[in-house]
Amino acid sequence: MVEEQIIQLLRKSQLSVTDSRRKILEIFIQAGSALAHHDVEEKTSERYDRVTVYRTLQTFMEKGIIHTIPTTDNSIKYALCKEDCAEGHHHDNHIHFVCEICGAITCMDEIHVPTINLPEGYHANQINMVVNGICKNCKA
Amino acid sequence: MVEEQIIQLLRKSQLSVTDSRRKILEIFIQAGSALAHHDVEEKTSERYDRVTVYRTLQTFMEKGIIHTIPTTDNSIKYALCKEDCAEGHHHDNHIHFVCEICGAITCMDEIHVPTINLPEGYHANQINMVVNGICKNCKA
DNA sequence: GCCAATTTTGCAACTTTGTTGCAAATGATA
DNA sequence: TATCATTTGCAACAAAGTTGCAAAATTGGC
Repeated sequence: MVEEQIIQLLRKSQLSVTDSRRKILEIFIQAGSALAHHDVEEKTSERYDRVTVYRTLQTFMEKGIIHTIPTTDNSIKYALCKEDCAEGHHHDNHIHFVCEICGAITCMDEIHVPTINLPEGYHANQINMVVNGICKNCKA
Repeated sequence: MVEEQIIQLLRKSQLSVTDSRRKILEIFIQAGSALAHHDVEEKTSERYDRVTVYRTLQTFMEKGIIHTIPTTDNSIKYALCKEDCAEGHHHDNHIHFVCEICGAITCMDEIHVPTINLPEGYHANQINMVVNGICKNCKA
């Protein structure tokens, strides 16, 4: 059951289980794709304060439950991390796909980011790859 | 002479040559790396209004003079486009390098983005690749 | 160089987005 | 269930970005 998984995840991250945290995690799981702060706020505004949403997303970031995705329009999008995302250190070296039609952002875990040869003297720590295009559902 | 180049570029983009546009282009040329709106504002605040900077950057975007770079901290960075950037359609398929120490963002034109195989049904239009690490100048 | 038409700028006012401090409410633990 | 620590909501604020409109600057023809 989903509700149980959510509680497990919060416990594992050493976070107390509160209504807002449960609800926000649920929203991410149901959404399936990445969400902006605004999206989360919209879906919870009747219940939780704006500030609570900000703080909850921040906490989830710190605990490695969600990560941000750099998009070309530079709006901050958050997505659930995978199993092996540890606190502080993310394994989100996968490709993010942004659909130009429906706007959905998908994490393509199956495709890993190719290695590249940087010029002399440069050292890479993290590589982000964002692909814009048309997704499976929107293809006519 | 740089001043001449700037005027040429504005003319080519069918923009009237105004003080603020000249000055802002000059700032980008001198900077060499990508700049946030804030950076531009700082360097011009004595002369030009905040709103003018916003509108100028917007105009430059539309005309393909500058493009945005998706960064991991999701702050909007603007950088000069290369020769072959046409109005509306950017050829900025190069790698952007963000130095974690000095913060400078460099466009690595010499390295082109590798092609990747997307899952069935997905179609890529634009690929953005942002590499975070340590740059030549900051390497101890 | 000057004049009229158009474009651009600055100002003011506003909306949206994000932050901080503090008291009240909630959750964890014994 | 009582206590302590954490989390929440509120208020107030700071920063980022937008819009309408009148004044100023730019362009192109004369």
